[in-house]
Amino acid sequence: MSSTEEKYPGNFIRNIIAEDVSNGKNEGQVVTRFPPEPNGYLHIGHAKAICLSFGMAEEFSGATNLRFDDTNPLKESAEFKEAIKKDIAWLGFQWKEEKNASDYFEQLYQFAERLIQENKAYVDSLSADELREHRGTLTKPGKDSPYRSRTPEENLDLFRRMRSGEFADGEHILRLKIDMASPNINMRDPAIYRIRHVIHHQTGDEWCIYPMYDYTHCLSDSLEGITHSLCDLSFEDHRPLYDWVLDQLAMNCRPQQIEFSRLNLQYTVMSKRKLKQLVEDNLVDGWDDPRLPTIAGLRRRGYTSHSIRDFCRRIGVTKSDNNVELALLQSCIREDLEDSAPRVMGVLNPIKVVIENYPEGQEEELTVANHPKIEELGSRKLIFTREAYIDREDFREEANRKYKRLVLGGEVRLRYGYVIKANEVTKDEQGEIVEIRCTYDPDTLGKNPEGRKVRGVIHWVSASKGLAAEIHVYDPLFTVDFPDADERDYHELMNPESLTIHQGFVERGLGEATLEQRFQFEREGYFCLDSKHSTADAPVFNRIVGLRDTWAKIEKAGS
RNA sequence: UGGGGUGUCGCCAAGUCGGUAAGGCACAAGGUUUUGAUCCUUGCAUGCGCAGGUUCGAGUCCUGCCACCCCAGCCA
Repeated sequence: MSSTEEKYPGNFIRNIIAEDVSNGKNEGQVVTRFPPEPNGYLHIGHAKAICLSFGMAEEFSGATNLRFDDTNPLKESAEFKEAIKKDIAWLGFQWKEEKNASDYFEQLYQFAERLIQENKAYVDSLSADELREHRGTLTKPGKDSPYRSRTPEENLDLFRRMRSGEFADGEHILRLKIDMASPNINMRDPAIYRIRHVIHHQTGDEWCIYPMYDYTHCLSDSLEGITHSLCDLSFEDHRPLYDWVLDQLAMNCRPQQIEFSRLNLQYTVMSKRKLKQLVEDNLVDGWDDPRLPTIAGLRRRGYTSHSIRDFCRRIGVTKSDNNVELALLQSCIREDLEDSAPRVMGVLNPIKVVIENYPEGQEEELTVANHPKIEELGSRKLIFTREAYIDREDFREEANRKYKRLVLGGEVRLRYGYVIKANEVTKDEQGEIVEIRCTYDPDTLGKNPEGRKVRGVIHWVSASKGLAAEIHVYDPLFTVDFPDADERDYHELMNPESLTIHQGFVERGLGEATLEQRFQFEREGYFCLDSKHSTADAPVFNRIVGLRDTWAKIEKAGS
């Protein structure tokens, strides 16, 4: 095991697979699959599953198929398929084959006829309500449908007529004949085909009966030669059914279904239903809203695929319920960007500083490093001028010793530039400071002043040489750590301040920024252009994540 | 009152044959620093849901409890 792998926890699935491989099971082959339903966008929970399934195959020199679980045409679309493919590719994974469950519709149908002929499936004509009544409850066994005793001949005739479109939606279903008294509800003669006279995005109007998940998934896995079928814990109860179907059909490829717990991340929702609701109710800016935990949202926010993969490996894979803190995800992106993002300066809440003893019209070119430690990141030129913007947070008319930024009568260094001293402020009618009038010490460029210590360094942008930019700062979409678990309506839980828009200024050089680039705005955080709203003459930056902020903690503790 | 799961530090999570509790995040305290960032150092479970038992020795085995999660779609 390499040193990079030691950083991550092992997991029980890898152990199982490793043992299978060493035992020569499946001739030592590992074939996995990722089976999304094309009814929405992928989110970070899916990323966990993707990293696992693709990761295991990669680790054991196997392969992973991408298979769209498109058995419910009512909810699915080809647009979602494309979005899903883009996200997986962006995460950095390559699937061996792209499949659709619908590719197997004909084979699935033939298998169903066989089950009927062998008296292992029957056409039921109960209504949905009656079906529910017959199913029993968690504690009470179900009872047989009166149609359960139909002969194979009768069933075959009915099933063929279902296929040919003779019946309306809901008139009949095909059920497996297992055991209505089973303590496992999934085994109480589950429905495997229903009638739906709808157009399917892949098969068009070829079918009006559609197979259901439990029946489709295991057979698709088997047909593709999947060795390890990894899914979330909610399918654990379905495993007996998965195995039952493959047993009855005597399939020679017998994939092993292994379940793991899905990811829960603080301050966000992970259910596709809720994400879809947020998008459709226009409560967010599309599926790729930077506040969403969707892959597209994280991408637009500026998260790197590397950081997401790192996160997925750090959280591990187990069967226990988990509540992962947002801090872990943030730590992953900070770690990735710390060494790769060039440093620049940007002011989010501008307030003007005028250096009165700096000659009007004078400009000085400063050559500054793009990274404090990594020389390969090069350098750039900044222009120092008489007027600059600093952040309102970096100035106080008065403050205690702990505050080491600009205070009236005190000194601070403008990062990479001179030490300035604040002499007076001018305010508007509302008492709001509009300008800070300063003087500078000409002998402090690149060196400390004689005989006194300047404790603070703040960032700035030249007023005349900077670039106006809109800067979007994000906070969690929800105010509670686990909105999914909250009984209140999600509208009540939404954070009204999840997006703050700043009209700020950035270094002129950022005018050439590309969508792929990420920067550290010094002392603020990591930023990138917003792929949706940024334009050449009106740049919009997204804050990916703030820097660790010890000062905020000190302040909070002091108040 | 049915079935299936899970319970190791605030969060995530390692923990082969029982041998005397990894690591990451977070947090705290120092040091370096023209980013209150980074980096470095140090600290952070006599304890593994609880109670018994077996054993020289148990997070790991046995018994009994308790808590939490999932399942009653012609969704996946």
